[in-house]
Amino acid sequence: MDLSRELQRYDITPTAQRLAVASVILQTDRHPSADEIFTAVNGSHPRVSKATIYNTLNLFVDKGLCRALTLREGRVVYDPNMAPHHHLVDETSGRIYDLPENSLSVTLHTPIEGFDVTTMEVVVRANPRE
Amino acid sequence: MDLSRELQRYDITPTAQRLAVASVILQTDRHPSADEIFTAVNGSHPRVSKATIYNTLNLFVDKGLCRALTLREGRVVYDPNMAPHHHLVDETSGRIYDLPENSLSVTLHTPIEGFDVTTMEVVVRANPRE
DNA sequence: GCACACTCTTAGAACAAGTCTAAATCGCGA
DNA sequence: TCGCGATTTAGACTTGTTCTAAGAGTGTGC
Repeated sequence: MDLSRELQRYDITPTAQRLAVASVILQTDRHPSADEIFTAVNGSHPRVSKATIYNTLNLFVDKGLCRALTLREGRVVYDPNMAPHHHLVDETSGRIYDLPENSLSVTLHTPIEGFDVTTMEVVVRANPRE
Repeated sequence: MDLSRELQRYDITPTAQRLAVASVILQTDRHPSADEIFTAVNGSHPRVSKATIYNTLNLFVDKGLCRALTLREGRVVYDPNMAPHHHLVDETSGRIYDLPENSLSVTLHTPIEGFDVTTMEVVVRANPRE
C-alpha cells in the first residue's frame, strides 16, 4: 500500500511521523492502543514523541482514516476498519476481534422517538472455551 | 425501598457511607459517574471521601448490585439495571438511556468458534432530531 | 463493660491516559 | 537563502482512578 498517497486521499499532509503511525495501524487487524502504537513506532530508540502519537491519532480519526473505540475501561483502541462491523471482546485476554457486519443482525422493534440513529454497534463479550 | 436489606441481600455489610451511595445509584435511571455520585452524596459539605466512593462502587459491582459501563472515553458510569438491556447514547449531550432488551433483537448468523458468549450488548448512538 | 481483632473509612500520594503549552524544527515558496 | 506556516517536541498539567498507611468503628468472647 502506498501510505503517502493514502494519507493524501484523506487530506492529511504526509510527514515521516505520520507515515510511521499509519504503517502501524493501517497494516494490522489487531486493535492497538496509543501506547502500543508508541512502542511499535519507536522500537528501542525514541523517534516520535508521545504528543505526536496522540496528535496524529486524533487527526486520523478526525479525517476519517480510522476510528477510536472505547470497549474496555481506561483504554482507547484504534481500528482501521471503517466499514460497518461489530466487535468481539475476549474477556480473558482483552483481545478484540472484528465481526463482519453480516455475521449478525440487529433489528429495532420500536423506533427511537426524536433521535436520528448514527450507528448500532454490537459488542459481543466472550470467554475462550476450554 | 429498604436499602439496608437490599445491601444485605447482596452480601454487603450496610454502613452509613454505603447506604448513601446506594441511595444515589439505586434510585435513578440516569447513569451517574463516580464523580457525580461523589457530588450527590456530599452535597455542599464533605461526608464521604472519594476513596470510599470508589471502594463502594467497586464493591457493588463485584457483588452484582450494579454494573459499570464504559460507553464514552475516559469515564465509567454506573447502571443499577442488572436486567439484560441495551443502551442509547445521545452523542450530543452524552446522556445515556436504557433500551429494554425486547426493544431490539440481535441474531448471530455464524457461531463464534471456540468462545462462550457472555453478553451481546448493543450500543445505539444517535443525535436528537432538531 | 472491655479488649482485641477485624472491617471500614480516610487523606493524600501515586499512577495512568491523554491534553496543553511554548519553544524548536521542518519544509516549501518566493 | 529567507521567511512563514505547519509540525513536532519535552515536559508540565489535568482528570479519573487506585494505593497506602493510619485512624475510626463494630462486634464477639470474656
